[in-house]
Amino acid sequence: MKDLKTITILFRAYNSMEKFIKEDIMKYGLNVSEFGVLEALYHKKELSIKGVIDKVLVPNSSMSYVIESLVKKNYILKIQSKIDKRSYVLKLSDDGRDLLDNIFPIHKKNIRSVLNVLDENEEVLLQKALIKIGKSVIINKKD
Amino acid sequence: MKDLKTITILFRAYNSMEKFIKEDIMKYGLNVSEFGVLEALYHKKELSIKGVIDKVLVPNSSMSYVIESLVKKNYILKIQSKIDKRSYVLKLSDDGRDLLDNIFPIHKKNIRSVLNVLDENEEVLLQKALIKIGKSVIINKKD
DNA sequence: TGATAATGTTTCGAATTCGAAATATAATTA
DNA sequence: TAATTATATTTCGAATTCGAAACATTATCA
Repeated sequence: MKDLKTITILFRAYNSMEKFIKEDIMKYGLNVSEFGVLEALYHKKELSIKGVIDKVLVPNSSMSYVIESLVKKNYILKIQSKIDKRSYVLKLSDDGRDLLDNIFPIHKKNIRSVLNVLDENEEVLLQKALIKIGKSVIINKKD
Repeated sequence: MKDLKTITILFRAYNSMEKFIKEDIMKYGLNVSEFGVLEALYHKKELSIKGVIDKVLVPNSSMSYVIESLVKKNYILKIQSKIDKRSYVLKLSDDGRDLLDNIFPIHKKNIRSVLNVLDENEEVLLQKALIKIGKSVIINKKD
């Protein structure tokens, strides 16, 4: 193939998916970045800020802002690490956990209902192709 | 499949691709939105603002800003339509066309070199899956 | 140990993005 | 044709995002 159609299609799919998720999440007064952080902590018990940055796709300067906002909303706790005083441990507060217990199953169901247009095999192939592209980006970077 | 891994992978692939493109484009003092508009005009001769909005994935309020910036940089011309005075016709200026004549082939080559980790068949399947997802979002919206 | 480099995080100012309301014009309809 | 509705675009203020520099602490190394 010679053209860039794949990129256009990738961008469109991403964008409509993102908008879909955004609308789902906005109802709870969260934006996508905030939800990403909560979701990461929901699955991981606790993470340092760096740990979250590595999971969620947000640069560190933005992450400070997002975390501050989640602390203000009382969905997460931010505790200075005793081992490494540069570092902070993040975890869900009780409110945060309650929220996610409510939101997450619905959120998951909504997204699955979109993804279920693909049969098992198509979804696996999609994943593989996207992972390949991700890796290819790294290889092709800086030349 | 029951989990959301596909979404995670989609988001990661999109993000690394976007970052890759951004770095490529930043060298020319453009951001991704601006480049998207230029690219659309490069292929289409001319478009109304609404026409561009439908091509590029940017809401109208942001588009005004992007277009204003491209006019300032003297890469596009914005001319009020004589048929419909609400509307404006956008087209590349000579500078804009020169720029894209320079940038676009390299840009295209860079992206193709990433995509070329996929063989023809994989790329076609990827496109089909992503298009399916895009359509599925529309179907599953608002329920 | 003291100096230097590396790591984790925040601050800053600027750029970008957004949704909602406003504006201007055109199309429709009564 | 006047009134109403629809369409194209901009304006506004606020939220978000960013990169670069600063800061604090820890690790390394001479």
